[in-house]
Amino acid sequence: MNNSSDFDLRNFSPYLLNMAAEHTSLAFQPNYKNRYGMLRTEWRVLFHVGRYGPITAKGVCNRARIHKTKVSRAVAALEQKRFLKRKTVEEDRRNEMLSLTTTGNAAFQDLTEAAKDFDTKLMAEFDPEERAILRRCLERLAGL
Amino acid sequence: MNNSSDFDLRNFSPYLLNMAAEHTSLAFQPNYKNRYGMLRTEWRVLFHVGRYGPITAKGVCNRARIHKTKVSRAVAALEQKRFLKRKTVEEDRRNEMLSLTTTGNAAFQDLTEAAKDFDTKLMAEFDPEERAILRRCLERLAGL
DNA sequence: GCGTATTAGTTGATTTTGTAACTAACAAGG
DNA sequence: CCTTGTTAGTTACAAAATCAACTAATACGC
Repeated sequence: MNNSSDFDLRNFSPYLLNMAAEHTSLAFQPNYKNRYGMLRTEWRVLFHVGRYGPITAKGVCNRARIHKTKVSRAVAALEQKRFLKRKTVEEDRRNEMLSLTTTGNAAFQDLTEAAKDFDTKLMAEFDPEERAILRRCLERLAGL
Repeated sequence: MNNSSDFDLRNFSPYLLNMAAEHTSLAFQPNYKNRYGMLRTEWRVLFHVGRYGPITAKGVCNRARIHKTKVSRAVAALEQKRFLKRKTVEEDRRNEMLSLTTTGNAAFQDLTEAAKDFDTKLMAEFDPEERAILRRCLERLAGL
């Protein structure tokens, strides 16, 4: 047993993952923040509604693993900015179907394109096997 | 050009990284939270002071890449909980050298041990080449 | 020396998140 | 129907993060 002087935080995955997540997220942030005035959660919700909608807020919660209060607020913000609209389901009035407006869809297409490009550039540093392994590991670590 | 219907957030590294970071960080959280009443930032500062101290708050900022206001508040909290002490540098009274108290050092040793174990278990799912690639990729993505 | 710029660190105001309690709508058993 | 339980979503309040302004100490140019 040693006195932990050989252990560095770079050996600690949660820390490394946080650094990598923070660094890459920050680099992408200008796309939704500067151009559409969105917060990270809003961009994520917009994406899910665009990609899988019409969908309920609960559906977004499950798919995106975001807490319902965060989704609720993001939906309200996106609605106010006219990116998204709701429609109560008449068969079960507790549910609200979320879908994008024309504006919202344009933003979604644009940001999705930006995200693709961003990821392609990020991953260009690694070769295909590395990319495959990285992704497999991350999905496993994320509990997916 | 397609209409982005093939793009999933699992193809988007910042998102995957965030999920993995959040999932693993949350799993480790009980160690410092339940047993020592620390916040994540506090644990990270404690670690840096224990591992690289005596060190200034600025030094912690640079090493850990945490903003100085967060470090300042974490240091104040750790000091109040008697995990850490400060000593003004007489040659330049703007600097304060941070070091751990006996209690702080015990917590540091304990948590470092827990972190090692935690990481070992996490990484046990992957084979050595995968681990090496994962780490290399993460360091690169983190901008280290 | 003296005014100006820098640097370390703190504090306060605003924003964002997290926790828990809440409302509204429905389901199911009696 | 009517109580009890459950689910979708919101809101209120507390905890935390962020940003900007601030203090105190030092350096630097003249």
